[in-house]
Amino acid sequence: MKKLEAIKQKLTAAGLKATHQRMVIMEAIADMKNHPTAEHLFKVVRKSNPSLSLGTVYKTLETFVSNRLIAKVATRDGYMRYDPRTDHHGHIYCTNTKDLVDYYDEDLDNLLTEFFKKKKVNNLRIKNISIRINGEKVDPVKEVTIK
Amino acid sequence: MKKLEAIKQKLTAAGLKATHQRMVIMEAIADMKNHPTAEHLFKVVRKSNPSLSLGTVYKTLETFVSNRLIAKVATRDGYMRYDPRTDHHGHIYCTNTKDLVDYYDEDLDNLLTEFFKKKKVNNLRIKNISIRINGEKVDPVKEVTIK
DNA sequence: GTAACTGCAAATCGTTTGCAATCGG
DNA sequence: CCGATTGCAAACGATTTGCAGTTAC
Repeated sequence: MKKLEAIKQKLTAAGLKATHQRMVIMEAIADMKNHPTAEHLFKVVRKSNPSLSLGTVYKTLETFVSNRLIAKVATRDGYMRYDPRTDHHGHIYCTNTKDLVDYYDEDLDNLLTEFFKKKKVNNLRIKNISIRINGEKVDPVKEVTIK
Repeated sequence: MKKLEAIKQKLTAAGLKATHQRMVIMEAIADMKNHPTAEHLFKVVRKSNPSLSLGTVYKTLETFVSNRLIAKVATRDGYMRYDPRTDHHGHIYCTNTKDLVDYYDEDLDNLLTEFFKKKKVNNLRIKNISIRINGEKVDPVKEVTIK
């Protein structure tokens, strides 16, 4: 399978052993558009890999995070979710459905960059400025989309 | 003491019994500029009120939050912190010192309001858009200030 | 072959809960 | 007085840790 091969390379490139567990976890997180929790991911991956343990999922995700292969996001209510995108972007959090949706808009990013050129924050080495939109999904069945 | 009297009124106005515990907790959180955790608050308040229990601190804070007397914020690493400010504002999070600092700039707020008039998010009833600045405190001893 | 990785179970830690005793209005 | 609130201890749930056995390279 082509996809697993690509994942294997990604892992190797990061200096990680390309174990079966890591590959299926990486594949799953990339496919799931939900920014899953470790538990959620575990349930999904376990179906095809019954011997996989939850502890391994946690360890693997942590390894991925520290190697910048994925990102870790805390939601408004303190749960950790994992994000296959590591590039700079914000999130929309639906308080009713717990959906976490990527948000990026180039215009907004430029706007913010310009803004913080003028307004400085003293004594802080800014790593990133992220926008977080909280709201309620109107139709919980449909997706949230950006105009 | 004047301050406690004002707090008492605030509690009563919210329809809550003005117990001693609630008053000292409210006083402490207003004085601490750190957006404390429940545990942190507990340690501080306990000094003058040794019989106070941690469970009460949690319950009290939760009561305050649901009565909009304070706000609850999840930090980047998933811990809950309590914020005496309930008006709309963002936060600066110092990843090295775990400091959580209020951030509000009217110009930025107008900018964002304008922006989201044009760019819509479909199927979402936006409750708030918050800005979150993550960075490293350069001199950990000094404060982070806004220019 | 050997260091890295996995699985399992126990431990940890922030937070919540149940309940009897107590307190505020 | 009576319902709301407290204190205490036990329960909980997400995450971590320790370690012996197993795997990738």
